[in-house]
Amino acid sequence: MENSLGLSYFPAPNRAERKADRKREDKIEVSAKRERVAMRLDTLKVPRASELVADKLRSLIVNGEVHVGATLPSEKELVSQLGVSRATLREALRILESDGLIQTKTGPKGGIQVLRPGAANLTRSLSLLLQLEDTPFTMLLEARRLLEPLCANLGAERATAQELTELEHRIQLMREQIDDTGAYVQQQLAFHKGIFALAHNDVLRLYTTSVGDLISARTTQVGLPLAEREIGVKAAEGILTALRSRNGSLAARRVELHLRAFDRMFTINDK
Amino acid sequence: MENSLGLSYFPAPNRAERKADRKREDKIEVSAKRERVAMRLDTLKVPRASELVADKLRSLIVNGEVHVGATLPSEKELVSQLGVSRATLREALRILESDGLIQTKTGPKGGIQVLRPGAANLTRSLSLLLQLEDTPFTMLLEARRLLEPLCANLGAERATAQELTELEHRIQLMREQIDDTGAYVQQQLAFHKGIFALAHNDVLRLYTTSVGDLISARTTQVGLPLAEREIGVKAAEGILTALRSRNGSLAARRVELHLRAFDRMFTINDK
DNA sequence: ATTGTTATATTTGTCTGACAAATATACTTT
DNA sequence: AAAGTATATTTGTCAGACAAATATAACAAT
Repeated sequence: MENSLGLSYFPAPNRAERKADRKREDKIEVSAKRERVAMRLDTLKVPRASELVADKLRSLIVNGEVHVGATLPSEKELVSQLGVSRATLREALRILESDGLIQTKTGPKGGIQVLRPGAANLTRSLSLLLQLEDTPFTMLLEARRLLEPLCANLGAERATAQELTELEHRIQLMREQIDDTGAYVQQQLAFHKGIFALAHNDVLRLYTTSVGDLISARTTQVGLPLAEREIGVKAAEGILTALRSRNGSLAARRVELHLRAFDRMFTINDK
Repeated sequence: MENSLGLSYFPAPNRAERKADRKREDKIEVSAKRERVAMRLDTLKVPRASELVADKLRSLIVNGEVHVGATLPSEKELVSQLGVSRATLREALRILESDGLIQTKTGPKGGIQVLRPGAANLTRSLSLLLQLEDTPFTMLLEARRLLEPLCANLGAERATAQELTELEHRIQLMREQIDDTGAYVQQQLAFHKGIFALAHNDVLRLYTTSVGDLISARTTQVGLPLAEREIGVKAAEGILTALRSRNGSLAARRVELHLRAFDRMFTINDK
């Protein structure tokens, strides 16, 4: 497994070498200045070694050359193969960790594990942006009211029999755990995610999942009265019925009605 | 500006101190094992110093204690204020950079600048996820066909007069630069982004912007025939007219028709 | 036979000090 | 006035060291 990553011949350029092109270009500009040539060249940024390393490792992962679940060579080996210092490598690892691509553990059998990033990263990015812009929570609710009916509408055509039985199973679980608020909320979220997936569109699924997660995080704080939970189960049943009869517009309408009722809980307390 | 960041009293705990709780808990579990108590305690992760530093600085930014455009203290100062090594601090900085929150420059008047992250980060996350799952490009197109009409529909009600005149201005620019493919594509994207904003919903705007950017990146590669560009201008005019008459469903329909025609260019060549 | 103890090796986490590279500013030279 | 020079400041990179976490094995104890 020594050179299996194909990293051995990585040129390990120092900053001077990497910026050689820039310097040459500067010289040219200087000598040409006597003629005042008007030239428009956009500022080029010199990449850091840590970025290059991160890019290299990232491309290994996304191109499938190292599969999810595998453990990368130890930092020691990577350092010797890449020809960079450990500090630089570790900065690159923090970037990949931010991407949700890796995870590190100490000790033997530890090391750098390759992960399959899920919607969590997308959720984090979205959450950060919304926090920074002081986006009111009602916008998240509105977004869900707009997106989830879309999923249901398309899902009525596209849902497989298996997906429908899974939805039914989740409703059953909601019923069983209706007395445990925490467990119920979790099951309800799972049911919603089931709907998100029906459209068979990854982009839509990822988006709605992010929105759903953020709303759910707030929901567990607020709490959910028993009456609301009972209504929730009934609503879920109605939605499933509409999906089973392949009636997309009906399913969409029921989803929207359900969400609209659900959202009232927040809008009462919220500003 | 010495202690203005409120970082001075950061405890700078070493790993042993940070993990004290964990060790204590372990002991408890061990002594309880004689009774084989079934207990479910989720694995607690020990945060790294770099993560704590990143969290601290991030919260300073999102809470508005340091405003966008400001320059953080130099690494040297931060190191002394936070009580961590430079290596640790720099790992934290790479995380914040991944979040799109900061940017660094060398030299005097350089340093760590606070940025306002835009949709770019969201786009990066989405792009990474889609690449990893080998999501076909057609799903991106479909997602846009679903989301953009939504924006137009809501936008017909919510658009301000100023937004509508801006849209008109962008159509004018499209007309003027119809011979320059690159410039035209850029203007068209700007027009679309104008529509995304009409719904006055940040979540929807960020989502559609990400999808639009990813599609646009591909479009510039493929190229756009002149005939298509002329049709594009006409379509944009029709959409604006519908928006002006506050006819949401008409605007949505026109957007969808436009996109459907546009998407055919890809689906012919694509598998 | 299970449990506890100790030793050991491996891997990541952190710190320190040093030098190189980029760059704004002041100063000098032409 | 323009170009070159010196200098100071800040980030970028490297090397080496030690600490902490942890899997494994060997051994002792009950």
